Parts: sequence; structure tokens; C-alpha cells
Amino acid sequence: MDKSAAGHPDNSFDALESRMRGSNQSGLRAHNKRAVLSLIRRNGRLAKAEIARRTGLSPQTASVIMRSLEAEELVLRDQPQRGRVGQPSIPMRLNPDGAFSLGLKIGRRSVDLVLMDFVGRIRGHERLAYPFPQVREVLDFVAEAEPKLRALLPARLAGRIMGLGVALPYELWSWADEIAAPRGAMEEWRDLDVPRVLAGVTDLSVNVANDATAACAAENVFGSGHSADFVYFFVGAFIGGGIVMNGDLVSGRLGNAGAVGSMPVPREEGGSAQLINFASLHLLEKMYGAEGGDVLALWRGDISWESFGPLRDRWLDRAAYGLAHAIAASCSLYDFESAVIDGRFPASVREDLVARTAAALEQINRQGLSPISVRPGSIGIDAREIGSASLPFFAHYLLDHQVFLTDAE
Amino acid sequence: MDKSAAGHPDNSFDALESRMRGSNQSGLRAHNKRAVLSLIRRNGRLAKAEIARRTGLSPQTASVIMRSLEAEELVLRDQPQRGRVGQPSIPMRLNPDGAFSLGLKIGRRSVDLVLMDFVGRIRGHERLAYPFPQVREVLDFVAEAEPKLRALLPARLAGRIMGLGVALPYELWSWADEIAAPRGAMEEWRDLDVPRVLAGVTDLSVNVANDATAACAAENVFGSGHSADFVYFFVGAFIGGGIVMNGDLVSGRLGNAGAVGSMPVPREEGGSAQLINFASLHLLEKMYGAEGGDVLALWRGDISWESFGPLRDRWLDRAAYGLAHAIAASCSLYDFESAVIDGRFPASVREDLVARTAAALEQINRQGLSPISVRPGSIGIDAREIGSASLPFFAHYLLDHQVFLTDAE
DNA sequence: AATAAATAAATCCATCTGAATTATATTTGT
DNA sequence: ACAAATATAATTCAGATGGATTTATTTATT
Repeated sequence: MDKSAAGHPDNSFDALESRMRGSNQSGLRAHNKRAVLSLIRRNGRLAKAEIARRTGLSPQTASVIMRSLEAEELVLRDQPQRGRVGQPSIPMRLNPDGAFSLGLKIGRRSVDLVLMDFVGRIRGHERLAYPFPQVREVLDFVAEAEPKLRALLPARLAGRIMGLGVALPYELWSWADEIAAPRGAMEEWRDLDVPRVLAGVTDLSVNVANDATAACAAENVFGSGHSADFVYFFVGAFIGGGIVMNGDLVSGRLGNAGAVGSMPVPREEGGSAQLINFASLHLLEKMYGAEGGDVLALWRGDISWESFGPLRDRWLDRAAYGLAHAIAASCSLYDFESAVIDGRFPASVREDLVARTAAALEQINRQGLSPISVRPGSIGIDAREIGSASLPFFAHYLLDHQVFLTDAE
Repeated sequence: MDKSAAGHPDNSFDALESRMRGSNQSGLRAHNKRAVLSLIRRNGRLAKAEIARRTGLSPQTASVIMRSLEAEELVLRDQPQRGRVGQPSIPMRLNPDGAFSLGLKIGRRSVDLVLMDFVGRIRGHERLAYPFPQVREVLDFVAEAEPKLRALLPARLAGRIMGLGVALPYELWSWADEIAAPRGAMEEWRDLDVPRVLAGVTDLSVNVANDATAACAAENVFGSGHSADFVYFFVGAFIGGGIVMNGDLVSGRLGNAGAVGSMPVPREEGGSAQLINFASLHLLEKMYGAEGGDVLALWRGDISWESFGPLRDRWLDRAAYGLAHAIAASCSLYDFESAVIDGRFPASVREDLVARTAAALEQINRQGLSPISVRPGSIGIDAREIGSASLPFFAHYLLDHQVFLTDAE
């Protein structure tokens, strides 16, 4: 039932008050289940007793919760661990087939739909490339690709697809010129209620996030770095980012957290420009085109990075300069432990960009700031697709400090 | 019992895992109590039935919780509200004498200790001015002032002082030169375990925060703006800030969130400088001194802002320019609803600075950012003291999404 | 008579505590 | 070297506890 239909004399509960909700036993159990699942995900495999110790729950409660998760086939029991005094522990791990999700990445040059299993493996991938995204085309693609991916699973498992996560650039329509889309062609995105429409097409619950925020989610769940507080940059056609605070992905009041592409960066010649003009493949494209290069080949991906020659260095230095400033600004707002850089480029370029950014950061006055380390992302080019598919898992199974409350229903 | 003494085979629970804790019924009740108290605080007075509706709890639960809060004397019943069909509702409000806290602000020119009641009124204030802070002097001041403030309360209420909140500039020692302290005189702060020492002096539980973060806390609890997502600036001798996301004060991994003074701001002539060089009273002091003004009179506060003449305008414009850039950078990281500016100056100056900052913000390219409004703070000069005193209330009574978990003990 | 607030009693649900069970490693005795 | 005794640890059962919900009742008002 919709809250607005409940007929309360005063249902103008604003954002501030909606947080101040109570909870009940079901909420408690749900929370504890999420805590257990998150813990297992991070550790790979854990025995009941170990879970009890780490969550602070009593062994009995841990036992009950684990048996219920086992009954739901979300976890599997592993080989008993012998070699130490006492009854051998039975480690439990996530069941890869326990739950599935779909991830949809709507990009400026292509749309991707992936099927992901409970341990983060991509089980299937469909893609459509285009010069610019059109609503009709994207919806048709989803309608066609979704059954194909669903068919990869036996009927018994297909029902376990928990939801559809969508990674969408913020205000997709507002950079129409930059990608040479016909004027007005992308306006239809502006008024589209993406979650509602996609829920209609797929009959799944839909979670939407900024595309770079989705990539950040992937780094947070599946990344190897294991930092609980980091700022994340994904260099794509444009550049976006995301933030993780205290282990939680922060998506923002309007879902526009980590809009780092718009961050003002000082220009050496005075004044400032947005980060997007320092670190983006769109910029590289422009620089390449200005030198007479074949821009289309760039998007097809049949240009090797080595062939850029000195342009590679110039772009990397400019990007590193911009990123370093954005990192310094980010740390001034929140004392992140690390800054993570990933993007649509080979690992070698990523490492190079990280090194140059770290060097550029040394040049910036950071008095009053806590130290920060610059790290490469561990997911790579597919981070946005993977991240989008992870969103339904957050919504259903993973711990996030916003979700303790009982549902409004 | 200390966790490290528990003798677990693996007690290296890192920051990420410490979040993944379970909870139990006591945690549930504690959470619901906090939700109820936070709701009453924000609304002034609420009847049990209204609380049930807004928290989502059953009327029975709301009733039980309210009676228990009443028994603890944390809330009082107000006049029954007649005039509508049905049994008149009995609004409940916070009992000003329900709980008290002490707030200690350690500044570069003075130290202040205040006694605050449960509705945020300052019941007593002690102060010591100095040229620069020394550990011994500050501790002696606290030891002397604390009993004085305690004596303001009847014995029955003095036991209700819940804790001591401390507002402390980040790395107090690291700007020794700027305030003309003898070299090395402030080094002793570096290794001081502030919470432990103050807990020893006062026999209270101690919560420490960055001074501007404390001011931000005051704006969040007692401010009239009622925004759930804002970035906050406090212009003092230096400049600091704080952030509130989804209604929660974010204090940062190391308590250094909102270190906006260190934010890089582009200079018109090229390159960048930290915000502290654009918007701080320290800068005003330097500018004033360079024109032959009496700097000491400035700190004593017997110079009126009107007497600065054109300097006032120059400083305000420079500060507004810097603040606008800091705001743009902040919004690029998180889509705040508003930016709040307060500081150690009269309300008229504050309004002027807000207006100029809003104007300066118009000059910055904000493509890709959600709109933000610039607002004056509603607390004023004492925000840091008030904020520090509010910290114990957060720790004990107010809702904060991090505290759902059972204590580790 | 209708409406709404407040609450008492009974019930439900999730966790906790304490005791019991099981399975292993280690020690001790022969 | 073998076997019994002991210590350790994981797991689970049963009962108690705490807290929220449901249902029904009382009270006060228009």
C-alpha cells in the first residue's frame, strides 16, 4: 500500500523525518541476516561459530540464521576443517546459484545487459552499440535481451533473479552536443521515469544509480582493496565517480553523489575548468582528432594506446593533474583513506595514470589534510556493468546502514 | 571487558568488519527510543498516537516507550489538545531538565566551557582567554570551571550531566606560527590523548570532534533550516566545516571530515591556494595589519565591522569567491541541498557574505551539478560551543545510523 | 453515534542463557 | 605403540527473556 494513500491527517513527512523510523523483530532479523551475508561475502567462507564471534551474536542465533540461509539455498556448507582441537568447523560459503541479478548499463555509445550470479560472476552478456542512445531502441533491446539471458538459467533458477540494476549517466541528455547527437534527439530521456518503465518491461524491481556510482559499487563489493572509505573515479567517455564512507556506498540525495566530472580544477593560466576537461576519453578524442587521427576507430577500439605516441603522455599528465586536484578537494570534505582510479582503458594505462596522479598530488598543498593513498581500481573496464548488477544485491542482501528500518508498506 | 583480551584466535577485525555486527532486542529498543526522542526534538511536542504514526511503530509500542521516557523524566506531558473529535491527545515534549551536557571548545585564543540543558539552552558559561593554548592551562581551567557549572544545578540534577563534548581544531599544533605561539610551545598537544585526559579530569564520558564539525552539529540539531543534506562552513580565525548527509552528522574516518580550509581554490592569476587564504579572519587580520590597523584590538572585539571601510568589501568578496569554489567542489562530491555559512561575525556580515557567495557561485560553471542554495547559519558565533555540548546528546539520545549495533563491550 | 487516543492482556517472534551433544586433538598411562 | 582420559571447540536443544504486535476495552471528545 502506498503511504500517500494511507489517509493520515498529516502525511507530509519530509526527508528528515522519514529517517526517524522505528523497527521491530522482523527488521532485527533482516538486519542480522544481512550482516551475516555481508560477512560471508567478504571472507569467502566462515563457520557458524566464527560468525557468532564476528557479529557479536550468540552462537545459537548465528546457528539459527545460518540454517535459515541454508534452507533458502543462499549458502552452502563446505568441507569440515580438521587439524585443530575440538569439533571440526563447517565453513559456509555463498551459493553462486543462490540469487541472480541483471545489470543494465546505458552508455553514450552502447547499452549492455549482464546476468550476474550471487558471487559476482557474469553469466551472460548482451550488447547493442549505437551512435547515441534513444529510448525506444534501448527499451526494445532490453525486451529482447532479457529473455535471452534468462534462458541461460534452468527454470528452477530463473525465478531467483532478484532485480534489475541500472547504471545511467546523470542527465544523459545534457551532453548531447558532445557526442554529436542530433539536437533534441535525447530530450525524451529527460522526462522518462526510468525505473517505472524498466520495471514494466522486465517485471523486476529496479534500482538506478549514476553510472560511475555503479562502478564504485562494484569496486566496493568485489574489489580487492578492501578500504572502507574511498573516493572513486571512473574515466570513460566523460568522467564520473562515487564515494564509499564507512563501507557504505553513498549514492546521494538525488543519486548524484560523486559527480566529480563537474569539479572545478584550477587552470595553470588562471581561473578554472571542470574536471571533465582534464580527464576524460572525450578529451583524448578531441586531442586525437585535432592531430588528424581517426576518431571513429577510437570508439571501435581498434586503436592501441601505444599508437598515440606523445599524445598519450600529454593526455595522461593533464588527466593526472586534474585528478590530483579533485582528490585534494575530496579529502577536504571527507578524510578518505584512498582514492581509486579506474576507467575504460588497459591496466597498463591505469597504472600509469595512478602513478602520475600520485606524483601530481605531491605538488598540491595539503596542509591540514589526512594522508591519502592513490590506488588503481581492481575491476576494470566492466566496472559499470558489474556494479549495476550488484545494486539489487545491496537492496536485498547486503548491509547498508540506511536499511535497518521496517518497510513503510 | 576489552575485546583484545578476549583471546580469540583471530581478533584482527578491521574497520570494514566492525560494521557488520548483529543486534538484539535491547539494540532494537534503544534504536526506537532514539527515534522517538529525535522526532520529539524536531517537532517540539508530539502525542503518543502521532509518534506511532510517524515512526511506523504500533500505538502500543509508542505508548510503552513514551511511558518509559516519562519515567526517566526525559519527557513531560503538556496540556491536552481539545477541539477535535475523539479523546484529546496529550502532547509530550522534552524535559529541559531531563539531561545535561558540558561542551568544551578549545580555541586558538580562548577556551570555553558551557553547561547545556536537554533542549539546547546554555545554562552556564566559563571562559579563559590566552595568547595561545597550553595543555596545563586548559586542564586547570577545566578542573576549576567544571565544578562551578555543576554547582548551578541542584544536586538532584547534577547527576544528569551525560558527558563532555569537546570541539578541537584539527592538528591544533600545526598552525603555531600563524598565531605567533612560541616555537614548540604547542607540541605537547600532538601526543596528548585528549579524551582520556579529560575523562580523567571530569569523570565524564568524552566525545571529541573537529571544532567546525561541532558547529555543524549545532546547526543540524538546533538550526532552523531543517535541511537533511548540507555542507557547513564556519569562518573563525581559520575556516572549517562539516557535512550532514541524510540528516546525520558525518564526522569522518579520523574525525577530519569538513576540513574545508584546506580545499584548493583556483587563483585568478593561475594555480591555486587553500580556502583558508580566501576566507578566514586570520586573513582579515593580515589585511588589516598591512594597512596599519590595530590587530590586537581586533581580537579583543572592540573594532566594529563598519570601521573596516573598503577593507570589509575586499575581504568579503575574496571570501565569497573562495567559498563559492569550495561549494561547487563539495556539490561535485555529494549533491547537497544547501550550503550553510556561519562564523564569528555579526549577523549583518553573515547575510552579506551569503549574498556575495551566492552571486559568486553563479559565476562558476556548474554543468552536471544539482542545484544548491546558500543559506546563513542560524546559530551564530557560539555554534562551536553549543555544538560541542550537543555531542553527548548524540552519543546517548539522538538517532544516528551508525549506532544500531549492540555495544562490543 | 462517531471518532480518536490511550492502554491492558494475550500472543508472537527473535534473541539469549545454560546445558547437552558431538567430534576432534592432546595428554597420560601402560 | 596403543588406549583411555581429558581438554577444547563447534553445534544445537530447551527454556527464559525482552520487546513488538494484535485485539479488545475504556475514556473523552465533537
